[in-house]
Amino acid sequence: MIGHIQELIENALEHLQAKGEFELTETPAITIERTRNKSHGDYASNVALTLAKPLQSNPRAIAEQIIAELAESSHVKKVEIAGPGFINFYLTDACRLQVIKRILKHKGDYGSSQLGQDHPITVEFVSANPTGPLHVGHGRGAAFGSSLTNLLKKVGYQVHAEYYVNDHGRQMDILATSVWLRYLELCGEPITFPVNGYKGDYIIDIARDVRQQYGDDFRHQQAEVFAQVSPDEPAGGDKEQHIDDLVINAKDILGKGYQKIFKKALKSILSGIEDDLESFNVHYDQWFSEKSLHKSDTIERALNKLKAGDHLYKKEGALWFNATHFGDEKDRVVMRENGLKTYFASDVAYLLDKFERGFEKSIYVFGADHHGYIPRLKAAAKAMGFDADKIDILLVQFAHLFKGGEKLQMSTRSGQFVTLNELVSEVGCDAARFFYVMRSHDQHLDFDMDLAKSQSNENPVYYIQYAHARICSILRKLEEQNMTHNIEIGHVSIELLIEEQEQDLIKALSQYPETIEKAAVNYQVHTVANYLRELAQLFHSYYNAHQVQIDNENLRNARLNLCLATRYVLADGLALLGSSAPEEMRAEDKTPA
RNA sequence: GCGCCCGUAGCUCAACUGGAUAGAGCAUCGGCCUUCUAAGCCGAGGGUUGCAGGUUCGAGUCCUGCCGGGCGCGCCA
Repeated sequence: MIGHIQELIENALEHLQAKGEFELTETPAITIERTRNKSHGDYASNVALTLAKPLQSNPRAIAEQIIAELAESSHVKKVEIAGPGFINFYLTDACRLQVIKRILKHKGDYGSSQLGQDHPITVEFVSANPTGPLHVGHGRGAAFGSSLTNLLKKVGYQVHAEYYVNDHGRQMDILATSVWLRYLELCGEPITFPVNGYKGDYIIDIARDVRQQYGDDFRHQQAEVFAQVSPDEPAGGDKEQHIDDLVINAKDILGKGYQKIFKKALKSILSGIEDDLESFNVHYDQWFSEKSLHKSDTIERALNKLKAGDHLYKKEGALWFNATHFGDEKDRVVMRENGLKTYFASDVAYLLDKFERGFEKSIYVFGADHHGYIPRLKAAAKAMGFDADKIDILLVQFAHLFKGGEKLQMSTRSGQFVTLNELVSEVGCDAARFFYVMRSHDQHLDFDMDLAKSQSNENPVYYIQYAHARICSILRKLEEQNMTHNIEIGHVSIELLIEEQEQDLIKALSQYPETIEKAAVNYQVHTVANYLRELAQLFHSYYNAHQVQIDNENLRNARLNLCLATRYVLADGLALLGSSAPEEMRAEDKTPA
């Protein structure tokens, strides 16, 4: 429709130019917008305002000239000048009403578009280190990334969702060593657990599994384990050095056994993460292993690419990337003095890999604490000769959990945190997914667990789901009233929908596709949540004002069509956000499981 | 100190990327269940958009400077 109005205006401008009434050196960009206010019609254009300057004329006068030249359109009922010079378009009723037919025809596909033209893009999100279970801090990235993926698919992109698994490097060694030390404790060795080890109970669980499978195979004397190890922090030493020494000993003493523990720990934690995300309704196309970058030659090739452009140099034994040359605030080490490649080197290789796979766009979803990564990743892209605009890095701000009015404090290392799984089992997947994305991702979020759990009108998720369930209930109970729903009768009677609430609802339904497109293109998932709440609100108002199950067959079927259309959109929107659309919400369900 | 993000009703947040009278939900107050689910609806009050300038037909939105909050600034991941 926007395109249609645009065309009308463009043609009018051409005529005016041809007549010599307008002297324009270039054709202006014509923007058509939905009006915010009903009294301003359905669509509005500010073209007269933007032309005021180049034409040296009064915007209202320009608007009048344009309107005089507008061609007749079967979709447009009325055109008006308003305010400082806006041109307001009023659509015909037939035009407004046809959206219902369209929705009933396309069902869940209504709102889909070919905007993305099947271009391949990748969205990477969560990518938490597999050193422990996901906690609520990861939840927002998961919910946002997953919903964004759904949205981009909906508008026609070929989206590849990826989780980058850091299955390589120091943190993983610390993890494996932590498991081994817990294992030794289970064997009865007197171990003083390192300050920097992973302390969560899940480590002990893994250690127990290791012991169950391998018995005492990996048992060694406490003295041997701690031989030559520098003191830990409580003993006046350096905690980093202490844990690194322990890792060295672990590898040394265990030999091949070390890999067995390592793999067991990784597998256990990773499958836990996969399960948690699965039950959070988050799905990936690929779990991308960092280790695979090392096994293949990708890291070498990435570094060679930087080297070929003369962007690497040696300093103090380390190999540096001159990121400052590409706008970063400092240069970055890619290979340490000890010969080990840094995490950043892997990042560059992963980036190279993404470019080589030909993605039109690579979207990263990072926690806000990683914002320092933006310049260095873009720098790496540029240095390797790629278009840095093809990577979009989105920052998701922190979510603060509130329970009983108190803010929950948590620290990762100590192992004291609320896991994502705990959150989901407490408030439910639907509420958790919705709450995480109902605010703009670049805003801090207060996550009120009591509210998310509450089955009341305060809870926006239930509010929307209830609207859906109410529609299902109407449709379900038709039979009890000896009534039927005939879609065709509804279609031909559609002009009977003249109530204000019906008009408002229809208008909102017609806005779904553009809402989805805007949300997808601008990466603004929360606007979908807002839209759904508005749509639900309009339906609830309608429901309270007018009866659907009525004897008048024509009007009843028209209203049923409207209800059904609303149902499809609510269900589809909720699905995009990762929440379900229950057909029933009974009071009996109120008691929490 | 430098860099990035954010400041909108008492609280939590919107505002279609510069448009018309800044909107919702909670909370507060007043109404609506012999009618399709009251997990609902209808109504009322509540604002110098942190402050001060600037850009233009027009600013919550863009630019500058302050004030306040969050995060980041390792040969860590």
